[in-house]
Amino acid sequence: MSIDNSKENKKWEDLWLKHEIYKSTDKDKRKKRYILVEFPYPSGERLHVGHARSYTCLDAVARKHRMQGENVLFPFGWDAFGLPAENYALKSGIHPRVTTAMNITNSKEQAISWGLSFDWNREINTTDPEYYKWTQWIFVQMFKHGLAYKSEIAVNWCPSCKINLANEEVIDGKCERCGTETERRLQKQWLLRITQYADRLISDLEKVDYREDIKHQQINWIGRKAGALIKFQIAESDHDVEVFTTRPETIYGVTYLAVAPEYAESLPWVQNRSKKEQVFEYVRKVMRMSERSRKQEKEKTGMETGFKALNPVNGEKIPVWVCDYVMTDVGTGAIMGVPAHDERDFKFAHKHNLPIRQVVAGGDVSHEAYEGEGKAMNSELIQGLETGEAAARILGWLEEKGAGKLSYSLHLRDWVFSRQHYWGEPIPMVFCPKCAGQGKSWFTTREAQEKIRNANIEVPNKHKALELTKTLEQRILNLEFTAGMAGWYPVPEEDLPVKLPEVEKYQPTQTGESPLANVISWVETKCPECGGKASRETDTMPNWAGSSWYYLRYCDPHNDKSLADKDKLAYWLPVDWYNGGMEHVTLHLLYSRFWHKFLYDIGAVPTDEPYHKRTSHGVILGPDRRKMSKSKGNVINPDDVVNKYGADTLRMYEMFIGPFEQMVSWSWEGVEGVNRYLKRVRVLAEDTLSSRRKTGSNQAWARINRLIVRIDKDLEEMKFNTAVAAMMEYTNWWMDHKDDMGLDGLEIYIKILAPMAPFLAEETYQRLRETTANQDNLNKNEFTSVHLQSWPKADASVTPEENVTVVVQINGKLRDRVEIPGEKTNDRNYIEKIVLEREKVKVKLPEMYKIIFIPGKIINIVGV
RNA sequence: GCCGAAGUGGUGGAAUGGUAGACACGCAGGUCUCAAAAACCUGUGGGACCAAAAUCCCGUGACGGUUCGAGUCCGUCCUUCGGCACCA
Repeated sequence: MSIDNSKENKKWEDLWLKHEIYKSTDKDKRKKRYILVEFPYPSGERLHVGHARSYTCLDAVARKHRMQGENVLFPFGWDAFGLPAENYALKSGIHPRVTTAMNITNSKEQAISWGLSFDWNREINTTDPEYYKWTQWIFVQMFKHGLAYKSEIAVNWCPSCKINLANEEVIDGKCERCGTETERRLQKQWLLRITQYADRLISDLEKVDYREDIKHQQINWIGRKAGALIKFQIAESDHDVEVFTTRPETIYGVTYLAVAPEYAESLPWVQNRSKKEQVFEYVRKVMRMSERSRKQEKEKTGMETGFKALNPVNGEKIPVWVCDYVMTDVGTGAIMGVPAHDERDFKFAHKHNLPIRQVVAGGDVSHEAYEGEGKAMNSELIQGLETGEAAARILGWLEEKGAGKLSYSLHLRDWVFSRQHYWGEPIPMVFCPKCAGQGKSWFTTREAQEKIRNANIEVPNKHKALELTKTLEQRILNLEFTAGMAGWYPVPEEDLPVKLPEVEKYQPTQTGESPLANVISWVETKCPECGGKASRETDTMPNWAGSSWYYLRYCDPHNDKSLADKDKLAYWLPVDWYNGGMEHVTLHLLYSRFWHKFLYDIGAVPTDEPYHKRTSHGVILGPDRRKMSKSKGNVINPDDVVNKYGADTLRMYEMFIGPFEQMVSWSWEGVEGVNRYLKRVRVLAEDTLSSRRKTGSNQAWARINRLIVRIDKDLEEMKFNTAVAAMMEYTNWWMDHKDDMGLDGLEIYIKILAPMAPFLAEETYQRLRETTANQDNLNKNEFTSVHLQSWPKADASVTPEENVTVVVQINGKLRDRVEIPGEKTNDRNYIEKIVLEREKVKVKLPEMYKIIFIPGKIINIVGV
């Protein structure tokens, strides 16, 4: 007997779509529920079993809530900008727009065939100009608050492709496209000041319901550490070098200073001396090395600059070095070398014969660095103090002298927002050389001045808005900042979106500029301020941009006045439950929380966190328990499952495959098992239908009512595997008690099956209506979907069990089981009496004993 | 190295501190069949005893601890997986 034939499924799909049964309405008296799954990148590979896991499980939850009378928002869309389409265009010449549209058509067809209950009226696509208009708008707002800035930073340069790579395109130190080792290169890039939000991104985690390890990963990524910034003056000069350290109490152990090579070049004091050529040669050598080999270098190299720095605590002269193991983007790009108490410094000092001076008691510093705590030694001002006390004391002293202060270092860097690719949102900025020459920029315009004067007074979170304006004001007063921004203006908001132009070549230019730079007619524009000749920014946004706010657009996808209507946002936000891959819980989650907080600060969204609950489904491995990959030939195509067994089997197997958040491996035997179950349900349902028995036995009623509660709870707690198991368990009982089952029980069973196996449930429900139609005079022509029915309410009058087994332990060991009537569950005297009469108990009964009685659980007789 | 998660039958896995192994797979035997497949029925953690029923002992990575009672809580260790990492 074949089940789930696709024609049958298609019939229901069409009816469901036609009647828009999954449509959610904005503003409603019903309770709202916003359930979100990460939207996919529409690749040529189509949706895989991993997508299916997330979508089908959350779909079951969404369906259940809908049946429970809630107004459910369960939307879907496409994160369609990205490299694969561009790489394909490079090879084939076919415009990414075309391939993307094709892939979306295919993937949408898949999603529909899996019976996913998305509201297609709200479908969005990040490459749609009507969508990216608002992505650009958000960027402009960030720029106008000083949160987007252009700066020269080290980028990953692939010498073979001759392009810049984003960090995520560098795999293991190598170019993702060609495998060449990448180099570091300085280039001007747009950055977003996410570090300004670091503290809130950590502290607000307390307000949300993410799994602990997800929170930990976010906190670790931000990596906020307390320490000190200390200034070391360069002898016989006005310059100083600032270092960051987490151990200021080791300052008496400093025997050299080390600065990063990238940093060394820009230090004014290096440029004035004779040793500079030698130093620069070394710097160039290190810079030429690939990032990977520099980090892998076991031996730490360095070059003495010939300068001396003065230790602020005792005026001691210490040498200044340039070292390859000091990174520009960590701390200040300069360190104080304390060989006795830092492993890396120890190795370096050992190699270059620098003194090793112990200043914390403990360990044996003649062999290795001692990184633990202890009493300070050889340290005049803090002699004998324990580490914590010593650090506080020395910090206080340094602060008093103006030579140091308490500070924090972050692992998180500002977000490099420029990409030199075609298939992304154009960064909506214009550069005017004339204004630049006069030191003008948007920050010198009247608009900027007014922004500061009338700081958004009408927004609900006034405090944050004022804070934001205040930082902006400080930035505008900062000459270095305004000089850096000279000539830059955002595209006026009424001119958004800045649409992507057509290009002939998708290849970046030889200089590492985006392919857009070749489209002269597009690049050339007018300065929004002076009207003179100006040029557009040719960099595009990274992949993360469109996905950082898409959940907002779902609330109001067709709005052309704002990114989404405030009332609608106020109704739907926050997202109640957001599920997606583990690979996105650091960057994507952090980026979108950052954008959301910014939008909150400027009054564009009503909540300070976007997602209330975030979960992540585990990866599905191949049947060989290895990661699925084409080259290993172990990729499972979900459409094969649908074609062979039907969508319900795919759905229920994806739920049954294992604990939702755990990594699991695919098993075709498991698929067969689920399919067998569904077939059995169909046969049993047919049997019950033809019996026309209106009501089933008491026991059947009691069991089905217990099942309602269990399924409800399991779906809510993401225990999809045990939900399926519970359905199977009931079916096993049903098989042995066919005559107990009535139409009343059947109706409940298919209603609670509906979220998991919507096709079989619909089909059986319609059969049930046909069967009962004559009796109840139902209108047969009207389509009444099972998915619009209300979730059955468990009958409270049902007794838990007719008979309850009481487990009898003696001294904690299982000795007997006693059956008692359900209503006696709590009757201690009754149970004790019966238990003490039992032969097995009498034999082992201790002379003196006490009884521990836990109703409904156990009775334990303990010797005393 | 740092942070995090997890270790249960032949396999995937169940189990608010209260009958360990639900449910499923696999396997074995059986019914049906000329035969096979499908479907259905029975059994299935290890061991002792046994014709059988019954009964008993052991058992959730290792060792301790808390408790009347521990897969579950606490401590130490081992292993595996995930994230970060020349992070100052």
